[in-house]
Amino acid sequence: MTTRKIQSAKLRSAPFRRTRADHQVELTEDYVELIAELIDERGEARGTDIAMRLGVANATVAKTLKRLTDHGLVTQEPYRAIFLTGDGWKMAENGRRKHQLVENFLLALGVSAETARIDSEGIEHHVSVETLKAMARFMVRNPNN
Amino acid sequence: MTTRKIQSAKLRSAPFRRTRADHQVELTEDYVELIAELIDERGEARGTDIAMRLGVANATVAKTLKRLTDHGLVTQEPYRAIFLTGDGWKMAENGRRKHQLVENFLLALGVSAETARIDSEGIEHHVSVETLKAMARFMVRNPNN
DNA sequence: GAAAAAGTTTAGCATAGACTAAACCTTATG
DNA sequence: CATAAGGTTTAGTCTATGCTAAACTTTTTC
Repeated sequence: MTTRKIQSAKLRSAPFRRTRADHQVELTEDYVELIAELIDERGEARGTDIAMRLGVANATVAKTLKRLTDHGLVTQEPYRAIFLTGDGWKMAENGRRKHQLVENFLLALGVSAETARIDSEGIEHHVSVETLKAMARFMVRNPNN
Repeated sequence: MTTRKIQSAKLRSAPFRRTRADHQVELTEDYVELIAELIDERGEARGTDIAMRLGVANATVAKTLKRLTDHGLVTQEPYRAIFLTGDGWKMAENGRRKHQLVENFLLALGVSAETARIDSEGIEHHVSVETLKAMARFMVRNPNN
């Protein structure tokens, strides 16, 4: 009885724990995606560009990049541009694929481009593979919109 | 030229700033929603129940509740149950409505109940009114599934 | 009704993410 | 090529969210 109650609570707490763990990962994904984008767009990623795009102070970016470097996603030399490691590229590509899919799905749903852009940024990190597949199916069935 | 670049960066940073602002609000919404649920289910909300459901330590809940009290969403007396203020109820109802809509939408999309439950918890906080409306329209068009 | 169990609070600590200010390199300009 | 401008890093601070351990209050049980 007590055991069942505890287990039930544990099961019900799963989505929340998932949400909290996501937060740890979210910013990291945003950073590597953005770095990948900057490298593609202009050949290199600099701290200032990241700070501007994220709407955040330079110092914040520097601190976060140090963490990403510790976690093996990024490499940097002092006062030089920032690069992604193999793992960093993997995460970035994965994120970009998900992001694109969610954004296109929202457009197919009939949402404005502006809203699709903003909402997909937030939703991207909370969508399971199963839901991504369902979104892809929907787009196959509704190629117009 | 410089101005245009800065403005463009500001525009592009909007989704990220939105995501960060959401984070501040997310946990708060989760708490008030859960408190509302507990009150409905069993007449009162206690710290331990919240801690179990969220998968978090008692002390963490106590600390967060103090913040929610400071922010005028919750009232509590030492060693007594927790109540929502008018603002707290408003936020909880709003959250529950959004949550329900997103979960039902995912089900209508063809996602499993388990995944719909988990993903809706994460997505709920990142969906704009426009997207919610689009989801509602979709469900009207696809009442089956 | 006293002792044990359960629940709640407080204290102290850690990490992540944000900031400003100041120091420090690099690049651009005159 | 010296200096000014701009980009980067470091130092120090703040808030939010977590934790454990210990103190304290309430409830339950015998």
